[in-house]
Amino acid sequence: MEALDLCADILKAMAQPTRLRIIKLLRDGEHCVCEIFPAIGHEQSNTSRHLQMMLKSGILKQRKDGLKIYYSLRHTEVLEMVGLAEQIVVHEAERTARLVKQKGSKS
Amino acid sequence: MEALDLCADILKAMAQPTRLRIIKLLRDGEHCVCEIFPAIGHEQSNTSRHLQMMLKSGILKQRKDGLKIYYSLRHTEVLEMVGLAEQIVVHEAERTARLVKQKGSKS
DNA sequence: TTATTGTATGAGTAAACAATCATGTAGTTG
DNA sequence: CAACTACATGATTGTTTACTCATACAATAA
Repeated sequence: MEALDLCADILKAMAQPTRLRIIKLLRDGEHCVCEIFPAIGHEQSNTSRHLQMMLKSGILKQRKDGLKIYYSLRHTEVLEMVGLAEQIVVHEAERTARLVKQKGSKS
Repeated sequence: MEALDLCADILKAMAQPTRLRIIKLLRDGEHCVCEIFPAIGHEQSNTSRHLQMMLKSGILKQRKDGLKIYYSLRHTEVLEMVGLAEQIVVHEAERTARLVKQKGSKS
């Protein structure tokens, strides 16, 4: 697999609202599935699939402890990337606001 | 639309090998579609769709000049994010290499 | 005007995705 | 052992994606 495809996989593993929510939850350290799925408001099975997906892409790691499986972020770069994406969103919001002001509102 | 969904849109706009190729092409400044699609080895229509997609997500901007339309990156953060994704890929490659060494190869 | 060039887009298709429900599995407790 | 808990996964479904081919549109040139 090419480096470009691997890069795309990393990005794809982050490019989904539910998964972004999970990533943000994991900012403060590891959490088990039974903590995560109520926190994000999705079914256990759905949450588990998202976690598996991010695990296989390499951005998460897991640690088993008895019945529970704790997931955590493997690379701090993931959080940096989310931060940059949020910056872009802010810039875009500012730009859109400027455009509306220039063109005038339609209400 | 929530900030989280907007973030996911930004990431999704980058999370595809062809689009990553385009983004890397645009590192050195603006290019028109007729330059981009031969460079990335895709059809003009397909290339145009990817460009439209990235334009609508806000990570690209366009400038018309006669018949040609020049696309360029709107936010430097996009390149920073690609750089971070590449770092993760390198870390993952190193980790996988270590695992193979530990477990021994199967050849 | 017509022809040409550069780009966008409708229609169609195969594949991937996200979600759900039901079920399976592994570890724990009684 | 059986019952329970935490998690993963098969089967299914509706939606989205990436791509192609053909065509439309817009600006320029003849």
